[in-house]
Amino acid sequence: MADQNPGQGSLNCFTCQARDRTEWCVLDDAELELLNKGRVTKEYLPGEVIFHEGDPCRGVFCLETGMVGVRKTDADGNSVLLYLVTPGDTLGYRAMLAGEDYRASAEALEPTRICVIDVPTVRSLLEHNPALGLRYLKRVSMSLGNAEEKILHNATLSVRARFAHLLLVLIDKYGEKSTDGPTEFELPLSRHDLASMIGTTPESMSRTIKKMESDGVARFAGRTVHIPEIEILVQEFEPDHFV
Amino acid sequence: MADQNPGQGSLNCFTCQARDRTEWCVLDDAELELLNKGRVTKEYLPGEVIFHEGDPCRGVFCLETGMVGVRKTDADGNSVLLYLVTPGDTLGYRAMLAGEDYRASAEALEPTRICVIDVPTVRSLLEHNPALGLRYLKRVSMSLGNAEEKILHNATLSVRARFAHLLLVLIDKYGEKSTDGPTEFELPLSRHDLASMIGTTPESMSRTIKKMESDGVARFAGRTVHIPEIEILVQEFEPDHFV
DNA sequence: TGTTCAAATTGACCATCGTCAATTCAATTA
DNA sequence: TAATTGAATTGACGATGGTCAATTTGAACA
Repeated sequence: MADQNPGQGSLNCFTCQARDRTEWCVLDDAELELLNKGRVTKEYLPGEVIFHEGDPCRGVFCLETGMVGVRKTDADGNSVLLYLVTPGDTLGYRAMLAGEDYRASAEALEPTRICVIDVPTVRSLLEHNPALGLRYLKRVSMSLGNAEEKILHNATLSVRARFAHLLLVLIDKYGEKSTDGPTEFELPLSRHDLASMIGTTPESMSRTIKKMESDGVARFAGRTVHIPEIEILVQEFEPDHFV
Repeated sequence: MADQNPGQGSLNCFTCQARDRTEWCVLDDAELELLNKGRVTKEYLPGEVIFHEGDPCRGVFCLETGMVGVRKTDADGNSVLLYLVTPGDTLGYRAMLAGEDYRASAEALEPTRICVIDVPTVRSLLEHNPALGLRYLKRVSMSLGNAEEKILHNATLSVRARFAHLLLVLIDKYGEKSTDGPTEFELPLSRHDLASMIGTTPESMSRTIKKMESDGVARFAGRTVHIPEIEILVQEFEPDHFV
């Protein structure tokens, strides 16, 4: 499985590059010491599972490098890809904060380095530092807002509009920043993954992509996406874009 | 609009019947005093709007009596009914905790009495009592788990299966408790409301209800729902129930 | 009791999208 | 280079469910 003692990367929470982008930025030195003690670093290869739906919560995962996909699967094998987790993000906090077992699975999409902080440590930190709780409250609440928005979109928008919206979100997170003009980005996502991010099938995904290409909205070469003009995507997503 | 000084009901947070069921159950007397000072009671009639999507957050709402629906609407007028809020529930906390404007609207479905606690009071309590933060973390995290589940369901289940699932949830919350045998409950929800809870149209809702009645799964008289045998509903919801 | 109005239902139609099967493509390995 | 394998695409088909319009129901009220 995953390495327990990798050779490279930051050695502890004090020197961690990603720390300022995480919830831990509100901790003082004594608390960081505690965090550092409750920490184990692990590495995963693409396809390796970090935790499984139904597993008891093992702690909170801090992504240092790589990328992780969070999936939810039903009894029929249908699944949705809920989140892409990137460096500086925390993973698995929902189950821990809800006091539940995991209700989704996490899988490395790239070679990934993660610090695992055990449950008692996180709990202790939360019980003594209200600022940390507020940080997590903000994170979970924003995530809930996004999930609620997704529920509305899935209920009201077409596959194509949902995909346009997904592309906009991905550009915002992973593309070179610029409000207009051409953009490009690459993600370790199969067509199946893309499909399950907007709640559709790989077949419909293929057809939608083909149509968008012939309409000049986007070009897809393997896993690289090229958008000639962002503004056109925005129009696709906006309701009632009668051309 | 709403009354500012209603005559009946509990007069303060100390005597409030619902308090033990709310997040405030972790507060000590000094904190309750603070809570009580930051509080204003309001009453709403059915149809009255408590807050609007896009409004800046005014505080946290504590439901004492009645029922509130939380809706999210897009530019086309399509909407989803996300939550039914009942006594003991808190309302509007997501926006406040995320530090955002409201991303959904809240509307009274019944005559409703609500205490509004202003933002500075809630913030102050959260900053000084980590246990309160943990309570809210649990609530938001469970809500997020449910929202994620809904995303999966909407992507993979038929309208009928989603409706069966909705009925099971409603029975669990509002029906007389019993694992099997007949159950009955009534809710202040129009067909349109029911439809928007599972992301479909009133027309499809009507047809689904009709079909379920002719299949003997449930009977609908106005806003009263009668379920002869819960186990049948469970089978409807479970994947691959090939009869 | 009749009138009114919105909600609910019903019917007809068909577009979108899921399903299944066949084919092509691309990456990997022998 | 050929063989293998899974991913991706394409085609064909049909069901689910959305849309629009017409009708019915039912509650509130004069």
